[in-house]
Amino acid sequence: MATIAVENYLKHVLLLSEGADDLVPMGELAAALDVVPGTATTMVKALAAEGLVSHRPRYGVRLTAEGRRVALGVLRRHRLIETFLVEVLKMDWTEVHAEAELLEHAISDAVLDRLDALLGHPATDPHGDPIPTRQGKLDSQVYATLATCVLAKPLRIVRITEQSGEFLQFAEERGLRPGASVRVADRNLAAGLLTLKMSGARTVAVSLAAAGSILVAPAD
Amino acid sequence: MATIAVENYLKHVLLLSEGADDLVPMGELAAALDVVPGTATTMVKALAAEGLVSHRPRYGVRLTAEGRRVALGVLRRHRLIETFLVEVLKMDWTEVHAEAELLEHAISDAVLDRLDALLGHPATDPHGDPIPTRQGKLDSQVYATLATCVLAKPLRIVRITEQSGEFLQFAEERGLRPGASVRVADRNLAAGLLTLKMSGARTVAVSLAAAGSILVAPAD
DNA sequence: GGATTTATTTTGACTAATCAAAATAGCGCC
DNA sequence: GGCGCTATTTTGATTAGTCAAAATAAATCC
Ligand SMILES: [Mn+2]
Ligand SMILES: [Mn+2]
Ligand SMILES: [Mn+2]
Ligand SMILES: [Mn+2]
Repeated sequence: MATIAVENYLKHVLLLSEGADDLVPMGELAAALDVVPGTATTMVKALAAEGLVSHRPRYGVRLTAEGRRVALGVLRRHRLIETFLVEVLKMDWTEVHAEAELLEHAISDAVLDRLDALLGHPATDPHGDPIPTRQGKLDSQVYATLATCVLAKPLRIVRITEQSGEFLQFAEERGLRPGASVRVADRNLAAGLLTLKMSGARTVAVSLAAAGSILVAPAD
Repeated sequence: MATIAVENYLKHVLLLSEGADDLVPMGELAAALDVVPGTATTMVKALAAEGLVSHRPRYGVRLTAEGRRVALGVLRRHRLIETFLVEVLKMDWTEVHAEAELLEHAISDAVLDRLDALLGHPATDPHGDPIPTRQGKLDSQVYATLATCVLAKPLRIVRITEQSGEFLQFAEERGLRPGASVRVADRNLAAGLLTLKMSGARTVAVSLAAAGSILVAPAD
C-alpha cells in the first residue's frame, strides 16, 4: 500500500508536471512538499525503485504509468472531497483545500463512489479544478488566464489554480470565483497591474501574478 | 499533535476500560491494537512520559484526564463518522466500522461540527454506541445483555458492542439490530445456547458469547 | 516456600521519513 | 577552458513505530 507520504509525493509530481510534461525539478518538488531537497532526492530514489517514478539524477522526476495511476486516484479523492465539503457541508470554498489534504489519504473507494454519486458525478471541484474520472481520465483543456487573455471582451472565470486560503479569500472578496463574469479593462505589464470590470460595473485591481492563476473562457 | 498511533492507543485504552475502570492489562491492549506486547509496553511508556496515561508496570495502564480528553475526541469522531456513513451515504451499518477507523484521524473539528449539525446532533451511532458530546461527556448507562436479562419479557435491542463485520452481518441477517424487539425464550448455560423470539414470531438461535454483546432494555 | 507457568518488559534490530551540512555536478560566464 | 554559482545528491544522524527473542517478575501450584 502507498503510504501518506508516497501519495503526497506522487500527487505533487503530477500537479507540477501539468502542462509542461517535462521533468519536475527536485527543488520544485521539495518546495511543494515543504521538505529539504535532500529529503526529496532520497524519497524519489525510493519511489523509482518501486517503479512509481523515473528519476533522471540532477535533472528531475517524472511519473511512470503506474505512478500516474496512483496520483490520479489521490487527486480524484482530493477534489471530490472538496466538492463534498462545499456542496453538502456548506463549507467555504476558500478553506476546504487544507481539509482535503488530509482526508484524501483516509477515504476508501467504497465511500468515494457513494460521495461521487451523491454529488451527481461532478466534473470540476469548487475551484474549477477538473476531477479525474474513476478510469483515470483527467481533463487537460488549456485556458487563457487573466494575464494572457484578450482585453475588453466579456469572459467567464472557469478555474482558480492557486490554492492558498489567503489568496482565495482575496479573490472571493472581489467576486473572483468560478462562474463569475469579468472583463479586463486594462493591463499594464510594466506596473504589473490589471484593472478588471466585474458584473455590475464593479472595478477590481489585481496583480499580474494573481491574474496568472485565474483561468477564463469567452462568455457565450 | 497526537499521531495516528497515539490516538489509536488512547482510544483503545478508553474502550477496554469501559465498565471496569480498573487498569487495562498490556496483553489486552496489545491484542486490541494488533501489535506484540513489547510494542505496547514501549508505546505506553512514551504515552506516560507525555502525561496521557499512567502506567503501573506489570499491572496495566489507565488514562489520565488529558488522555481521556483526547480519547473521547477520537471516539466522538469515530461514531459521528459511522453515523454519517449510514445516514447520509446509505452505507451498510455492518461495514462502516473499518471505514471510520481511518477517517477518525483525518477529520478536523470544523468538518466534524458540520457533520454533527447535518445529522441533528445524534446521541448514538448505528450500532447504538453512545456518541461523546463535544464537551467530552460519554453516556455510561448500564444495560442488561441477552446473556443476563430476564426471560420471556419483551425487550428492545439498544446496542451491539461487537464491531467485527462478520458478527454484525450474522446479527443483521437475524434481525438483531438496534431498535429491534426481542424476547429470550430459552437460555441454556450448559449448552451455551439461547433461543430468541423476534417480532413476527421469528425464532433465532444465538451463542451465549454472541448474546453477551447485545444490550437490551425493557420494551416500554 | 520453592518450582513452574504466564504476562510483561527489555534488548537489539529494522523501516519509513525526515533534517543539517558537506560533497558534487552542471551551467553560464569571462 | 577553467571558475564560480546553484541545484542536487550524499552522508550521518534523528524520531516514531514496530517485531523477535531473551530476561524478568508475578501468580499459581504442589
Ligand atoms: Mn495530502
Ligand atoms: Mn481544488
Ligand atoms: Mn483508528
Ligand atoms: Mn459503532
